[in-house]
Amino acid sequence: MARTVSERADILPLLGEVFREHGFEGASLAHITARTGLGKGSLYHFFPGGKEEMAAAVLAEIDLWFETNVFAPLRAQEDGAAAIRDMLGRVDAYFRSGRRVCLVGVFALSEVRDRFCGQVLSYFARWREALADALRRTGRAPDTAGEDAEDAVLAIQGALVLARALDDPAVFTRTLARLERRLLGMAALHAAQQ
Amino acid sequence: MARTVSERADILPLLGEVFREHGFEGASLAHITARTGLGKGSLYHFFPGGKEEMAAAVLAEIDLWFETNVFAPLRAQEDGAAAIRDMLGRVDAYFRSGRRVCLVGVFALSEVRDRFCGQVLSYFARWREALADALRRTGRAPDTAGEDAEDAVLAIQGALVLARALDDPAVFTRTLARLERRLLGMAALHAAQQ
DNA sequence: TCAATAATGTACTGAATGGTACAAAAGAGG
DNA sequence: CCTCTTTTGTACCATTCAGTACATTATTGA
Repeated sequence: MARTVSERADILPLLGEVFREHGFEGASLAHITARTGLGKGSLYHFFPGGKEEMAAAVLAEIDLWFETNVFAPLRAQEDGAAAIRDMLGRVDAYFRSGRRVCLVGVFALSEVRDRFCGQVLSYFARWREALADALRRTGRAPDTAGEDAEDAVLAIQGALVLARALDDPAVFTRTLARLERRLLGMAALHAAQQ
Repeated sequence: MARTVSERADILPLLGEVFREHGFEGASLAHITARTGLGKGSLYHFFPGGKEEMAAAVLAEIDLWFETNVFAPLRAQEDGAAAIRDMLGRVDAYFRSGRRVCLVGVFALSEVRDRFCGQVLSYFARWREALADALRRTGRAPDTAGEDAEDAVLAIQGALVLARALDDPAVFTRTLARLERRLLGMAALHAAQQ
């Protein structure tokens, strides 16, 4: 009585959705088995540490995705402005234009933050620093780049909160557009549009 | 066997803290009785509807506080710039300079949002509109006031997320200062400082 | 002083929780 | 076809969950 098809990596995205929707405490084993279609046997086979290990694995996967697709390009791409524009595009895609919530942000707000302290802190700190790097490459003054980066990262998180609260994903889209103007300036924006 | 001292209103702030820290799902009756010092008897005497009624009452209290101390002054105060400065001050005090989290924001992110849909939506919508009103009174173009207000409200929420994620309340303080500059302009800021 | 009422703690309920044990089943390799 | 390992479902565990019942205690007001 087994399908033997599932890979641990295959179910991580599903687990992510459950944690996103219900939070850590609200994500019961019942929810998880329902969403993944896997029984407890399989679940505890892949994640002997239970819910905690599942959440940690999901966080690690998210971390890897952002490191690869967002942070690293932000640091490496020569053209800072292009790097930032790419970031905004990938962020828009990842968060489904405001219809999807940030799991790291959700965890940060509740008391489970302390359980995944390092991962939560590092995610946002690296995002901020990578963006500040790119910002400096656009010629921005080094002492303002840090605060501007922080402002952008926090605006993305806030936009996700507000978009969901108002049930209006356009809040998120508007915010990304505003961020592009604010980070790259009107001139750069116009240059990019033509 | 009763102290008969407690008023329903007295325990709302305590309930609020429990929901803030653990979220709706994570706020177990055990946590609640521990924090409030009240047994289940008293709790269900005050809130026959259980956890759901407790959360609704807390939301109503928060709503009233913000309506009285933030939204109404924002709408009524003649001097728009002064109104906005007052708002930032009260928000800083309410969120303990970034050490406290926004319960409405926490609820908005999880799936309990749908249960308190109206209260969550109205809270943010009224905040945005009241701030846009005040912004227009400072002479800002009516068509940009709405988006600027939205940007400010969402920055506050994002700053709370980031402050807690990075365990650095200064993120919140910095954001409020930036907001004051952004909303009132450098000139108005300098005028206010002398 | 003495009911009537409001407030409270305790003991309890059935259901759901996270987690374990284990045997059945499937796949891989020969 | 046969064995060995990996997966998987099911039955089960102790614990905790939200919520109820109720007796006991304060308070109130006459």
